[in-house]
Amino acid sequence: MSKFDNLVQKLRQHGERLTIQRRLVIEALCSSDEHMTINDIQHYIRTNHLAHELSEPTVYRIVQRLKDLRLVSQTDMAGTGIVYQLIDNPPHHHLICLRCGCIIDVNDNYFDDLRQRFLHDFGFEVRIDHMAMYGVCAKCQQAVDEQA
Amino acid sequence: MSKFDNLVQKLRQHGERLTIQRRLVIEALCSSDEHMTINDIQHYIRTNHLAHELSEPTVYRIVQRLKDLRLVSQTDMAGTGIVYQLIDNPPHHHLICLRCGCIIDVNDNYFDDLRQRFLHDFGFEVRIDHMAMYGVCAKCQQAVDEQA
DNA sequence: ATGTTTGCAAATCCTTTGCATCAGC
DNA sequence: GCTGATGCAAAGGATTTGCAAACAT
Repeated sequence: MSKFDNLVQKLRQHGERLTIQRRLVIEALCSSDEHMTINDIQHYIRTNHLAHELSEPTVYRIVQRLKDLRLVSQTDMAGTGIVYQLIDNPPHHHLICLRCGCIIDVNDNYFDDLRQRFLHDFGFEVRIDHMAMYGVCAKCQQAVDEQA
Repeated sequence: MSKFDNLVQKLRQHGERLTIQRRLVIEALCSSDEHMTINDIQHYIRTNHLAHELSEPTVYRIVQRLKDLRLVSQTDMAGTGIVYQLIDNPPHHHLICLRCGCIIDVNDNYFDDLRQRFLHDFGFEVRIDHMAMYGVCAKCQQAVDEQA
C-alpha cells in the first residue's frame, strides 16, 4: 500500500473527513522524504493542482490535525523555520551542518540505546518522532582545520 | 567564581560592552537553572529591578548576542515557544513529559555514545548545547495504564 | 440533514528594523 | 570623542480566530 493510501486509511479509522484539501496536503507531504514548510506544501499544491490552491489557515489547520493524530511531526530547524514531515515507521532523523547546511539522514536505531537508558534510569519513555541534531559535517571540519 | 561573574568575564574577554541591560539579562538567566522565554527574562527584571524594565528589542538583541558568543542556547519547546538558557559546562539536558509537563534533568554524558557514533560513522561532530526530548514520564505512564 | 471543514478577512503574537539619543570604553 | 547599545515606534512575518458558506458523510 502506498504511503498516501496508508495515511488516508488512518484518517478514516479516526473518523476524520476526507476533504480534497486534506488529500492535497497529504499528497504534498508524501511527495518528499524530507521535511516541508507550510509554504512548501502550498507551493507543491499550487504547482501540481493549480485549481486547488489552499489558503494558509487551511494548511495550518490540516497539519495541526495531522499532528494531533501523530501522523505528522513538527521540527524547528534552528531558526530556518518550522517544518513538517510524515512520521514514518520507524522514524528517521537528521544531522544538520551548521556551516554548510547539508543534511545527513540517520537511522532510528541510533537512538535505541538512549531510549533504553532513559527508560531504565528514569522510567521515562522517550518519544522521538523526528530528531534534528546540529553540528559540523566532515567536509566543513576540514575547511575549518585548513583555515587554522 | 559565580556563574554571573564568570559570564561577565567572558563578555569582557570578547571585548563586549557591559551595559546595565546586559548585566540584567545575564542575572535573569543565572537566576534559573531552567530555560526562560523572552517574557520570563523581562518579568524577572521587572520584578527584581523595577527601575530598569527592558524593552523587547533590547532583550532580543542581547540574547542574540549571547547566542552568537555561544554563552546561551536556544530551544524550541515543541511549539510552546522559544526558550533560552545559559550553556553550562558540561551542558545538561531535559526530558519533558508531554502529559504533565514535568522536566527531568539529564547529564550530558548520556549523549557521549551518540556523539562518538556519529563522528565515527559520518565524520559528523554533533554539537549539543541543550537537548530537549519529549515523552511520557513514569507517573503518567501509570496513569495511562490505569485508564486502559 | 447534520455537523465539520473551508475561505476570507482581520486580529494577534512574536520578532526585527530604522533612527535618534545615550552610555561605555 | 568615538563607537556601539538602547529605546521608541513602527514594520514585518507567521500563525490563529470568527463567522458565513460549502461540503462530506
